[in-house]
Amino acid sequence: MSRTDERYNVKETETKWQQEWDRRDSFVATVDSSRPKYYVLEMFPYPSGRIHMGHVRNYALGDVVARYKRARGFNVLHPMGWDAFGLPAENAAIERGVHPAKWTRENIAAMREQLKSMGLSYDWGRELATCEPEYYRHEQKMFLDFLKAGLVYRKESWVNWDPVENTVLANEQVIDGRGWRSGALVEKRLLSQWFLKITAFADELLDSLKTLDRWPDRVRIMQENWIGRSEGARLTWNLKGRGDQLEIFTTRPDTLFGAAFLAISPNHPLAGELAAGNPALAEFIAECNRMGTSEAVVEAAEKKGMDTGIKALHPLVPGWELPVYVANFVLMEYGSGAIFGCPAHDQRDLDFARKYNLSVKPVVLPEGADPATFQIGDEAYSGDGTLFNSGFLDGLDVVTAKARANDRIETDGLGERTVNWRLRDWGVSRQRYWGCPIPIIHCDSCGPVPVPEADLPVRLPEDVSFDKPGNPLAHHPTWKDVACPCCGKPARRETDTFDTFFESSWYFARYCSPTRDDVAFDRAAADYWMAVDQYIGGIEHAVLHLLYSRFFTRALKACGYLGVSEPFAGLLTQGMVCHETYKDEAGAWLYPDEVIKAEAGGLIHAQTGKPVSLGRSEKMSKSKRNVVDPAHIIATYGADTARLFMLSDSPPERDLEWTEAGIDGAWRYVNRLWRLTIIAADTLPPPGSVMPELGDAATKLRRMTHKTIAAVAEDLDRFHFNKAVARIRELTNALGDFKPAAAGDYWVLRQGLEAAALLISPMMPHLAEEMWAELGHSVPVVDTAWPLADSSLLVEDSVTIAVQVNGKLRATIELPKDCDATLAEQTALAQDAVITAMSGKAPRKVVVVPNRIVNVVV
RNA sequence: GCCCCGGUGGUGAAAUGGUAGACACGCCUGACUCAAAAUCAGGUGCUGAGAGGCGUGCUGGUUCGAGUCCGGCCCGGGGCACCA
Repeated sequence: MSRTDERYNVKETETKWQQEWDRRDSFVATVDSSRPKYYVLEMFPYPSGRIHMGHVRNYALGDVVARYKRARGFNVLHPMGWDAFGLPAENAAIERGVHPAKWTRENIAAMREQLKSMGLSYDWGRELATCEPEYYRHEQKMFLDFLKAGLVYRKESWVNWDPVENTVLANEQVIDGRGWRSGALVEKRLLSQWFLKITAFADELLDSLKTLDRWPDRVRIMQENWIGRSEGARLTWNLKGRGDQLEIFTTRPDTLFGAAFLAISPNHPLAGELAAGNPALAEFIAECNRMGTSEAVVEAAEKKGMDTGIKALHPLVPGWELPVYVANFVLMEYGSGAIFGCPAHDQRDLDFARKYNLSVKPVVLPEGADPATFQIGDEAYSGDGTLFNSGFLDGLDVVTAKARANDRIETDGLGERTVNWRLRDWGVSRQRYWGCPIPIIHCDSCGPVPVPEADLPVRLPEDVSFDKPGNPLAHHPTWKDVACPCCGKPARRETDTFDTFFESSWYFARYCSPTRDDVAFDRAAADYWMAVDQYIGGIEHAVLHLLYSRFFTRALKACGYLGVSEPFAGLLTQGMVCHETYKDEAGAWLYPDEVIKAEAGGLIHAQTGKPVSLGRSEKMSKSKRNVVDPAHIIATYGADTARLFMLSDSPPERDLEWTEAGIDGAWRYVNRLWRLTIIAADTLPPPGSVMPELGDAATKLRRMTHKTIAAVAEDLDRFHFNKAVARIRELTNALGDFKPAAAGDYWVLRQGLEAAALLISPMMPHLAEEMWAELGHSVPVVDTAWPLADSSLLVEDSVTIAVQVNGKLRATIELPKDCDATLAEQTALAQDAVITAMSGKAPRKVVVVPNRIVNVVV
C-alpha cells in the first residue's frame, strides 16, 4: 500500500497526542515570575449531564487563545471546573428521585470525560466543583468578612410564592402568572433575606467600565444602563387634609408645571395604609401582586392605575391639587416608589393620562413651534426646547430649567438634588437545598449570629428527602438545631442557601490556588495570575454574572483577599449555536438525525417516510430537539474537525449555524491537509536545512507562506478565528497547487507545510502534531515556538488601484506602490473605459487616495 | 414595555468611509471509475446576446465615494435582578 492510500486515523491519533501531552505535563501551570503570564478562562459549565455544542464552541475558542499564547511564550493558566450548585439538580431529585449530590457528581464525571476527548489544554490539576465543602467553605468565610465590613444586611423582600407547593418559585418557574408544576396562581410574599451592598460600589463599578478597554462596547453599555446613574431631585409633596407628605424622585424637575398626577407603587406604605379602608384599592393592589416579581412581566403588562382619592398639593403653585394614583408600573425598588407624571413630555405618563382623562399641558416648546397652537397628540415630546407655561422657568432651555428648578426646590426646602441608581442591592438568600448554606444562626435572644469561623464550613447535610414541598433543609429533623454561639441557648441555623451567582463570583481567583484549605487564595499566586487576561463566554452573562463578579472582586479586595479590582481584563462574548428545526405532520419536534432528504426533494422522516416540515434555525435546545450531540460528532469525525467547524465559518461573537455540510467540509479539510503532508513528507529535505537558491514559483510560495504567518497572527490577536482559518486554507490551496521540481522548491514546500501545521495547531492540535511528526520533527508542536514572518517578504512593489468615474468603478490599474499622485491620475484618465464613461466632459475634480483609488468627478 | 446586538449571493461569511462577495459550503460541467464515493480541473450575486444595468432588511440624509456614518422604520436574537 502506498502512503497516499493511508487513511488519517482520527481516534488513534487524537488519543495518542492527548496521552503524550498528559505524559509531558504540557499544560500544568506554575508560578514563574520570570515569564509574562496569561490567564485564559472560559465560563465554567453547569454540570447538566452532557456537554452541548455551546460548550464545544466556548471551549474551542478558549483553547485557541490558550495554545496560541502558549506558543508565543506566555506562561499560560487555563483551568476548568464546575458550577455545580443550582436548581436543575433539585428538579432531578423531585422528578426522578436522584439525590442532587449523586446526580451532580455523576454528571461531572461524564462531562469531564467528554471535555477530555476534545483535547483541550487545561491544567486539570486545578479542577474545582463549587458544591464541595472544600470550595464553599471559603465563601462562607467571605460572607462573614463582608458582614464585618458592613457590606451585608438583612431586609424584607418580595418572592414568588406558590400557594399549592408552599415553595418559592424562580422567575422562570412562573409561567403566565402560575406555578410551572402546580398551575396555581402565584402570589408575591415578603421574606426576610440577606443582601450584599453592591450599591456601595455603584460609582466605582460605573466609572471603571471606562478602563475595561478589552471588553466589547455593547457589554459596557449594557452594564452602564443597568447601573443606571441618574441625576435628579427628591421632592416632597404635601397631601391635602393629611399631616403626612409624599416624597418622589424625578429627573425632570423642569416639567413640574406640566404635572398632571402623582403615582405610587402598589407596595408603597401609603398604598397599604389606604387599602385598609378601601376594598377596591385593596383588590387592585392584590391584582398587581399576582403579577410575580419579574420586571419584564410588570413592564410589559398594561399600564393601570387607581385613583386613591387623595390630593397632593403642588409644591410651587399654591392651591393646585393633583390626584394621587396607585399605578402598577411604579416600582417600589426604584427611587422612593413614587413619581409625578408629566403627560406632555413622557410617553408612559401620556398613555396613562389619556386612559384616565387627565390633563396634558405642554411646558417644553420644541424649536420652531408656535406656543399658541402647540399641542400634544399621541406622542409625548421628550426633546429639548424652550420652557413655557412654567412661571419662573419660562424662556429657559431644558438643561438650565432643570438647574433653576432644583435651585428653587433646595432654597424653598422642598427637597434636594440627588443621584439615583437603577442598580439594587443583591439579594443572595435562596429558599433552596442545593446551594451553599448561609453561615448564620438565628437566636431568639441574640438575633442573627454569625457561625464562629472555627465551626466552618457549615456542611450541607446529604441525608435529606424531597418528599415534602419546600426547602428540605427547613424540614430536616436535626440539622438546623444548634446552640447559639453567643448565649448558648437553643437556636436555629439559617436554612436559606446562597444564590448560585455567589459561587461564580470568585471561582476565577480560586483557580490560582485551588488546593489551599486554609485560605481561599494564596495571595502570592493570586497576585501573579490575576486578573484573568481573557475571559470567554456567552453574551447572556453580559450583565448579571459579570457585574456580580466585578463587585465581588472589589469586596474581596476591601477585605484583604486580593489586590485587583477588576477580575476580567479582556472579554470575548460568543454567539449561540443554532440549528434548523423540524416538525412531523402532527406538529411534534424531531431530532435532526430522524430527518432525511427525500429523493423527490423535501424532507421526510427517516423511519416512517412521512413528510417533515422545516422550521427556522434557532438556538439548539432540548425542548425543540434541534440538537446535535458533540460526543457523536467527536466519535465520528474527531475533536479537530468539530473544533475547526466551530471556528472556521462564523466570527465568535455571532450566532453559528450548525450544518451537516459544514462539518463534512471541515472533515474533508482535515484529510486534505493530512494527505498533502504525507505525500510530500518523504520528498522533502530534512528539517532545518539551509535554503537553496529559489526559482520564481518557489519565491512566490515563500512570500505567501510568510504573508500567511503574519496575517494569521494578526487575526488571532483580534479573535478573527474564521479569517485565520480562511488564510490557512488559502495557503493550503497554494501548497496543493505547487508542483515542486528543483531543490529550492522542496525546501519552500517544507516551509509551507510546517507553517500550515504550526498555524493550524491552536485550532486542530492533534492533526498539527501528527503533521509535524510526519515532517520529521521530534520535539512536538506543543513545545515549539510560534513561527515568525520575515518582514522583508511581506512588502509588494506594485498595487492594483481602482478607477472610478463619479463613484462608479470603470477600470483597475497596476502601479508601483506609493507612486506619485500625478502618475496615478494620468494613468487613470488614459484608460479607455474611463474616457468612455466621461463622455467627453472635462474632469471637475479628481480624488486620488494613494495605493487605493482614483475617483474622477465630471 | 425598557436596555443591548444583528440583518450582505442558494448557504456560513469577507471588506482602516475607497474595486462588495476573500475563504468555505452547496450546485453545475468535465476528468478518473464498470459504477458510486473520494479526489482532481473549471464555472457559479442577479439580470442581459453583449456593452452594460442592478445589487449589502426598508426608507431618507451626509460624502467625490456608504455594507461601513446619521435620522426614521421592519424583522430576528440576548438581558430585565430566583435558569445558568
